[in-house]
Amino acid sequence: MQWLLTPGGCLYNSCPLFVELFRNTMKDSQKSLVLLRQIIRSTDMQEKEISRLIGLTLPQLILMQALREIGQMTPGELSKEVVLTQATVTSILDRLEKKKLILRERGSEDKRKVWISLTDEGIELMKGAPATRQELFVRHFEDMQPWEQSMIVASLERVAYMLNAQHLDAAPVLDIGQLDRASEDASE
Amino acid sequence: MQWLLTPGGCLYNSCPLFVELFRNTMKDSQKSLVLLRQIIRSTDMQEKEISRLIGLTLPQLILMQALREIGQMTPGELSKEVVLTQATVTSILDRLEKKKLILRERGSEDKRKVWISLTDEGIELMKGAPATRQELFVRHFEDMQPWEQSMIVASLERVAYMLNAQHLDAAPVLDIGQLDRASEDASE
DNA sequence: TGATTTAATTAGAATATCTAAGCATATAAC
DNA sequence: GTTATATGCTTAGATATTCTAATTAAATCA
Repeated sequence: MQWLLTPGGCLYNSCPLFVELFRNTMKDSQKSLVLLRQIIRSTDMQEKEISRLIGLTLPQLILMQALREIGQMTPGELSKEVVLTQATVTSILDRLEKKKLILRERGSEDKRKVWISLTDEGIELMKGAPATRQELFVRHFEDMQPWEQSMIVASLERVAYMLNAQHLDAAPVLDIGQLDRASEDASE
Repeated sequence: MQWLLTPGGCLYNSCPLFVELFRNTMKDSQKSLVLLRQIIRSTDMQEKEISRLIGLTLPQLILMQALREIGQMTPGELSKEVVLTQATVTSILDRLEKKKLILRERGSEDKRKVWISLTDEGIELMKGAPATRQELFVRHFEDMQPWEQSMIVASLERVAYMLNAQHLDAAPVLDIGQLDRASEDASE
């Protein structure tokens, strides 16, 4: 499979010729992939802007977000959540600890474990820009008709499921040789 | 705004209690945000796996993908496309050039510009896993009913629009041209 | 008890990422 | 035509990210 065109969000929105192409010649599956890229790119840009605003790097912000949203966690759980190795998480936590944004506490029950939580300072910091972003999204969202809201949730559920399903399907094919063969067919 | 809960994809799918919570007590806007996070996380994991398989780092893979999908570009265009500074792109390109995956050519018309393109070796490498992933998605997608496919495209368009709109001030700007200009400024 | 497993950290190295400064070319002003 | 300004890319220097492998400490198991 090949992309017909994969412009950034701006190009897609501003170029009438591309809009035409998009509407008429692309399959819905391809449209979905293009749109997903736009969505991810847009989110990425926003997160970078937020991290700049509150003076954290992007990985640091992501860890802070996870801690705020899920609550107290061990570095191991955190590393699974953000899809980084434990060693990487440890080094990012070191910097967040130095900034007094997180707290490390040895587990009392299982002394191998370390519980990470946000300090008051950390909670305060995270009250900043990110919430505003989400609020804006929510406001836009809630301006829509209920049927459209339901439609979007159903669609996102579908997409999320399909993306997860790819992990399942691909799992038995992690042998590189097989992957290569498959991609021979895949090209064009 | 606060998240009620933001579990990883697996937790959401496997924990009946959470499914219950999700269905009944969350607003659709919150559901959408949770689902978007799942989608982004899933995509991120997949990209990391792909980069590992073909022996590139994630930033390197992302540059290669952009070049494959859009074609010849200057470092400046590339940096806008992947939302990194030009200096960062230069340093990643250095490494890709050392691996003989990309080519640098001084512009003949405007000699300040440098045109980046994939070498044959680079094209060959990129025929690997990523296409397979997309194909899997497409296959799942095309198993659905046409009405459901259309619904998903419409929903993703909506979401993409709302995420872009966040770059604007609260002003309700429905003219797409203006939307674009504003989002250019927003990235600074 | 001794061996194995699990959780976190440390060590060491490559890469990524940014800002600021530098260099070469293009464009504009006069 | 020459000077000033702008543009496109690279370099320099600093910090942060990220990995694998080795280490330490605690729990588990046989």
